[in-house]
Amino acid sequence: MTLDKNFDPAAIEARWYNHWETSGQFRPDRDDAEPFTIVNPPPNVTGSLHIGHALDNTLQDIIIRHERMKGKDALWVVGMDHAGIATQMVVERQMNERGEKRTDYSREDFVEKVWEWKEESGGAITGQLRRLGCSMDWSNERFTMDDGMNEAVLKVFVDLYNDGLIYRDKRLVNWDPALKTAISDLEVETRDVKGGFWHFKYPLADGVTLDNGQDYIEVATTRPETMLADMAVAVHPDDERYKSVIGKKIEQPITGRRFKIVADEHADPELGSGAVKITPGHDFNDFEVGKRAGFAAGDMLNMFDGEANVCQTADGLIPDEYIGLHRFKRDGVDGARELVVQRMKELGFLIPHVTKSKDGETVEHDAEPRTIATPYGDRGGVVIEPWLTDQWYVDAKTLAQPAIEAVKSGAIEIVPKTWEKTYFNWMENIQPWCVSRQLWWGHRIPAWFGPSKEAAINDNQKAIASTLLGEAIFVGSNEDEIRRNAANFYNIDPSEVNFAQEEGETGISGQGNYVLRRDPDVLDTWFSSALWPFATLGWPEETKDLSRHYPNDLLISGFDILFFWDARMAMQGIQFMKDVPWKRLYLHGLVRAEDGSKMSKSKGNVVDPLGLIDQYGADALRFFMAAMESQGRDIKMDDKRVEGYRNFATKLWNAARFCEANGIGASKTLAAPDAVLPVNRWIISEVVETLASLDKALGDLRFDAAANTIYHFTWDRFCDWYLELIKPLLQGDDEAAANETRTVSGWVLDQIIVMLHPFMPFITEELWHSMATETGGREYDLIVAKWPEPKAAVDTQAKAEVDWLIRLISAVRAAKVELNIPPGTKMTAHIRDGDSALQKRIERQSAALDRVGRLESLSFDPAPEGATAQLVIDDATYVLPLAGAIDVDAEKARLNKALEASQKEAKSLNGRLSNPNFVEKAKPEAVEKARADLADKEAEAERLQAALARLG
RNA sequence: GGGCGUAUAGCUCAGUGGUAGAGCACUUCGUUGACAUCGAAGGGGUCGGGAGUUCAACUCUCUCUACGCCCACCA
Repeated sequence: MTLDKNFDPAAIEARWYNHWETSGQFRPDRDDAEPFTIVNPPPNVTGSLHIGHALDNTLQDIIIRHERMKGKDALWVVGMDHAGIATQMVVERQMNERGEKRTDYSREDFVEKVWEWKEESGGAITGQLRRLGCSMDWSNERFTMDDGMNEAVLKVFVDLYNDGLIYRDKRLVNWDPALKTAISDLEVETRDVKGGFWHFKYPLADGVTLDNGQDYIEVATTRPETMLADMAVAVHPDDERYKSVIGKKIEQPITGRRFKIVADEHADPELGSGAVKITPGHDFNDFEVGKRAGFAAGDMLNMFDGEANVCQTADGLIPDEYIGLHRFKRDGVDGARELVVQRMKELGFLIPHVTKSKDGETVEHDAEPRTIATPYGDRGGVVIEPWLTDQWYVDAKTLAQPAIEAVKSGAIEIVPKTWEKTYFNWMENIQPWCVSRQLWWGHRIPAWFGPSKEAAINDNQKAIASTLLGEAIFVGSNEDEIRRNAANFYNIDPSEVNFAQEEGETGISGQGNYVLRRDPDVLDTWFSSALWPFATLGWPEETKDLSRHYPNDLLISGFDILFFWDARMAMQGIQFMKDVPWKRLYLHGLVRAEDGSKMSKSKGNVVDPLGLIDQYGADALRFFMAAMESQGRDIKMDDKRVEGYRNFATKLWNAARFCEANGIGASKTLAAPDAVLPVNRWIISEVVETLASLDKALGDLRFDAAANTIYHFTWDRFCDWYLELIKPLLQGDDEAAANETRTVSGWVLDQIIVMLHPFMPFITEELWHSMATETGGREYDLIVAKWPEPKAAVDTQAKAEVDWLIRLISAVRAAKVELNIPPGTKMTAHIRDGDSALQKRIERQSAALDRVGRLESLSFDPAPEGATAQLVIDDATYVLPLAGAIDVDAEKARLNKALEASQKEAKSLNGRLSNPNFVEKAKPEAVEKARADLADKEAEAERLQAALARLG
């Protein structure tokens, strides 16, 4: 095969990917090998590849390819997340565009539609992951709602329930009135919003007054509309202003509701008037105050429906004009907030906020302007309403304890370590996890309730079952009564009650003759993805994969899902597997836009990774991600840099072309070939060192260091020096030298291709197969090739020689530029102070010195009279006679510059060494090194001075 | 209010207790058959300010300033 002149990524990427996948090489059979496991964070089923996925998956692929090449049974589990809210929203939005809505469909039909959508577009991202080159185990692709996951979710729910770790509770939840579902604390984001702070008079009832005679208490609020459900006013127990009225009553002006003034330390005397109105049904603080004041959750007044429109409270005291109003102004229409303020003002209970205008006149405002930290639903985008509902909660506090311990003990290593604090802080302050969602798309909760949910909780008229019992089940034996109850309580058509159910199947006994109806709610998406590290391996079955691949070795995720996903995996994994889900947790940052801002669709600054792949190739994008991934830092997008790595790929391509053209083929051995020539021994040493630092970097999860290591070896060492230095050997008369060089260079190129493969899988696989072999082809593909094992030591002698060679050639080139000598000019050199070892070096390297250094002869004879350039390298001075007119001043300046540099360093070293404190207290090695360096620098300066003297 | 992070060359970023590096950009030179998606040689930084520890600090400690992120019930 002859390599094309130009490297075209698009031409090879799809071909190799298909080949790898169809030949099953993403997970070769290696039952005897040591397992290595990563699970991929399942992307949302409706998602498409964004730049963050490109980072996340590139890092994982680098690790998994590396481990696979090291011979391990490397498994990278892949799958999709059903993404409850997100996916349901997508389908609903599509329906809205067609003028339909979800409720036009039955639940079954709607879910069917979501499945259709999932089938249609759900796989988009998997195709995109393939374009990125990700070597996942597609043969076992999973979905958080496939049969196996469903079974796992069911078991987890039931087991947690039986252990008392899942329970049902009535308390305030974060209610999203747009999506009409409860959401967890994590799904709430606080935004600073401009709002108002209204001050009101709350009149004291029954003729009571404060000690100062005032007949009202001033309260202030940012949410005036909730006063329709106020149930108390709280003051601090020690607040002298109010002590006398504690226990007395307020009569709320609008509702006429009479309620108590209670003492509670929540009220801060320093803030405002020191008195605060209490709405236990619509504020998290007030809920707690209300509980302390003796209100049962069930008695707390609720004034909103699920869409945050005002509804009548249980006591019926909200005036009719408010019923049905939205909580606040929406689409230009005033809501309950505006009306409450207006009425309070009309009634004389609003205390205006007074400011002074520029002319010194006083101006009255209804409210004091304020910035308010307002909770928003991260999906629905509307203000969250704390709402009193029955929901399922996971006792996260109990589950968190061993997960905290696992990190403390080192069973889980978090990389970078700085994230530990964040993890601990969250875990130690964890709140009950609300896992029920009022959605249709997701894992239906396996609970069946009796005639009233309240009764179900109190009287145990509920079933929690791990078998799917259907929508409604009966309890009892009187069929007619059961049918009647079904109709009365649930509006269930009596004919729909399924009497085929076996006695006792529900796990409850009873003669109540009632119907249990299945909980309509579904589970939080993260409830199922928390099981990913073991459920994808077959749990609850005791599979071979499960025993071999759990715990996973590593999890790579963005820090943005540390709480959502990683922490929950830690909790569930330890709870159900009695072991950590993964040994290491690597957290990477965000990929930001070029200006450092967060990418978002609304800002229109998202970068499409597929566009970058089209432009520069997947290998270049991957290498960019790796090279930029330093621990604990976000990555700023930089197209120029991606371009640079495309250039790197081209560079490698051309190096391979050079090899091909010079009869250099694939390596014949895994171990480094034997070599006599210093340049070959040197490059083998460079491979040994590169491999060591590459392995170290990958082991430490330093992707940037790993990428830079292989980059610089390939470009600087191999291309810029080695290939140049061997050109004369390949084309020279010494057949043995040429053969050795061909063998070594073929071996080195192979090592590069292998070491680079995890980063740039496509071009390396292509080159792997392009290099000539004796048998006409490779025995195996690069993806399963063996990671290098040079079995060679670093050859210090060869390193010293080539190092000298490089310095000499570089010095000649630099001198030419400074003295305005055309770079191609052939020079001769006369050596002063050279010894026989140097003479031998020069003999060995004469071809390279001639061809690469343009030094056609080096002699130990004195230089002829006339202008010269002089180079001081190590112990010798190289005197280069200059033909024709030469600018002596330029050469003097050049030498002086070098001299100054030497002297400066010598002076600094001398200063240090003449400080007795340094000599006495510093480490002996440091003193030793300083002495040696000083001697070198002084000798160098002397030679430079001598050279200057010779110039006259 | 807590917690974390970041401030190093024009830009984007590495970095180590012993007087600083990469990529891009910039300057000069270069069409010798791998590569102009290139080569050669360069210029450019008092490593955010201040204090301390140390023989020695860009690197450790404290503090200040600026920016960013996360968590938190301030009515």
